[in-house]
Amino acid sequence: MRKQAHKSATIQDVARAAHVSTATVSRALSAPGKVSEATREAVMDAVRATGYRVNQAARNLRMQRAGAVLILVPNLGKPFYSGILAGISEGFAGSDYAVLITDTETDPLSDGALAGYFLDGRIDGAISLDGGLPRTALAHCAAQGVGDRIVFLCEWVEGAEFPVIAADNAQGARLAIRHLHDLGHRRIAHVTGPEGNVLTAARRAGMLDERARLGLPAREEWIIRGDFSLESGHEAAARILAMSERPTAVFCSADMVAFGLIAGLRAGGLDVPGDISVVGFDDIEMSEYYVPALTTIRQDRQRLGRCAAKVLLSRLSGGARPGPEPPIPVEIVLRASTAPRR
Amino acid sequence: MRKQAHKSATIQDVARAAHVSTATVSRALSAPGKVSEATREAVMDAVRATGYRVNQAARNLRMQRAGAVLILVPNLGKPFYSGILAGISEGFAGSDYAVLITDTETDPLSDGALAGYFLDGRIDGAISLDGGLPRTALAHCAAQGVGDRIVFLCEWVEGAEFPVIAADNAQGARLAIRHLHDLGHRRIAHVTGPEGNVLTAARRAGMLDERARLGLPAREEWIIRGDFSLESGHEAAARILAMSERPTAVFCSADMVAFGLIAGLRAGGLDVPGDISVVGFDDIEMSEYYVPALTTIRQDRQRLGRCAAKVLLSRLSGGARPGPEPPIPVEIVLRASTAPRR
DNA sequence: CCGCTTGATGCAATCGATTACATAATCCTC
DNA sequence: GAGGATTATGTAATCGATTGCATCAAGCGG
Repeated sequence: MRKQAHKSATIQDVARAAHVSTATVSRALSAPGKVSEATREAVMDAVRATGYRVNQAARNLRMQRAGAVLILVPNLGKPFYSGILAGISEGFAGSDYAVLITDTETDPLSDGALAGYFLDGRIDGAISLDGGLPRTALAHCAAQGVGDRIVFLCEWVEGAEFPVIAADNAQGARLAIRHLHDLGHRRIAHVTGPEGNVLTAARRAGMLDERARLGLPAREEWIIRGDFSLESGHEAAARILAMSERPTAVFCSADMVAFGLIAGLRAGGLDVPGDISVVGFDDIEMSEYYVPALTTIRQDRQRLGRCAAKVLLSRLSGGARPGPEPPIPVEIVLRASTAPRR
Repeated sequence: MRKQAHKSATIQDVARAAHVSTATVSRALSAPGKVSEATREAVMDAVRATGYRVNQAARNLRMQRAGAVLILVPNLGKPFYSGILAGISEGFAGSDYAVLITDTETDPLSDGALAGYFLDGRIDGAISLDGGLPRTALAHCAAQGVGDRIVFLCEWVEGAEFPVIAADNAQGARLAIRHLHDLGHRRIAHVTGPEGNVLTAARRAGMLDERARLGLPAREEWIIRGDFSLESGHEAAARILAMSERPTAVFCSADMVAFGLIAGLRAGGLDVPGDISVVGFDDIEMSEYYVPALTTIRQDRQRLGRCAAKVLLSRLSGGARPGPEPPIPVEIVLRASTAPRR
């Protein structure tokens, strides 16, 4: 008895076994209401007996769909994305869409590539976590008439007309500032994200907004340009250490920035939170185990992912096109990196 | 001129435009040698004129393939995997396989699920980064005759007969111990990975091997059980702090463990590397920016990924089945977490 | 000039599903 | 009990590509 590639059962085999036509088998499986009780059972028995599973390639061809969606992730390595992806895959579980993931940093899409995926019949829709997609790539998609099968998640491209699912970034920033203010801090610095990024803008705006509302002092040098990376946090620490009028608290645009910052401040002889309080943004897994455990703004990443999946699915099924999605609420998680001002 | 879903050109359209049959078009595209120069050009012109792109669903149906491979990742959130995935996707670039990624932690495969993907015609092959796949799932695949289309990467399932691409873990451990020995350390501890994991076994074996070879002292309590996590490193620190005869250096089974360990040792009043040297394993991005920057064993993750892709592709194309893949070499990266023994 | 090889192309079957349309059987209603 | 509605099922076309086989023309040796 040699091992060999099992040629799996087709709908024909089932039809033969159940003594019905393939049409009936198809109906029994996808529209059980349309066949009689008796045949349905006969078909189901035959399905079990043959071990039949519908061939997706055939089904997709006939139904003129690809049966897949593409997720565009700027950098798979960032731990931030894992929860999002989990949420997305949860959102698509049960649907018969396969989830393809691509890293737009390690292999950037050429201009027509995204539209090409649609055209090749490889994907039915896409979710982009990358707000830096070339406008030309999006224009190609629009030109092919698939513009309504793309949604943005977390980030987005300014001025483009795609639906966006995102956390309430500005509110997160406000919560951070308010918390620091409550602890008695007045001189608060902010390490931003990369210039041109929509999240950078939203978080900075929320920060400036709340700072003004609370009547806190503002100094130009307290807004430090970063790029969401560990490294930029580390550099920011050096800048802060060199300031004549140091802030007593720092709100970072990402947890990774906060880690780099804390490491840098410590190396420079400052204690966190003793000398300086630090707040992050995202609440990635590591934040809880960092020393000191990081006070940060949590976005419900799983929910963001699920929500994006839901929106895309409804668009793919041609369902109603509801208005813009409301932002996903954020919350502040209090841990050990913030303390009352001494 | 309303925007509308472009019904894209089919091979029929091209055939019509080039005044040839569809068979000729197909041949002109996939076996250019089989058509005359003149027709080939006519076809190419027609392709350009119509904007034709081959429909993958149709092609896959006819060719009895899925056109996709599945990557099983234990936990997408671990930064370690990003470079691997980049390498994999690089390895498949140019082939016409789509790369599906799934997280076996956030949505574990039920027993028949993996085999089911094959059976449904969803995938042609799989790369597993998860050494903890249920044996039953693999057995199902073998029973379906698709056992030879699965390769393991980094981790593997002991006793199973699938090809494995992995770094030279034992050698990495040896390098770590040798380095510490060169610095004058004699009392060297090791924080292991989770019990039952193949990487744990390989790294521990290399460590024990080299320690014996160098004639270093061995104490039972210097082998500390961990699980590759920050947390377990932190716990290991507590154990070390409580020892009557403390090691002067620690080799950790993963960088994350080293971070947790260093944080814990510091909190306990020990300086790294002043009082104790620490070596990690993996060289994740963060290691370079940690304070102190971590001395660690680097695996070429990109290369591991590319290599796995190559091996799977060759198996899918029915190519020669070469012997077992040699381990991918590792190297030690010297940074600031190790210093000569005082 | 015949017969055979070689090269280029077309015809039509095929992959495995879905579904419009046709048909047959059953049930109601007046 | 005839006609119409309803339900259950089968027939066959269809999705868009690939490819075995047939066909036809040109080339060539003897």
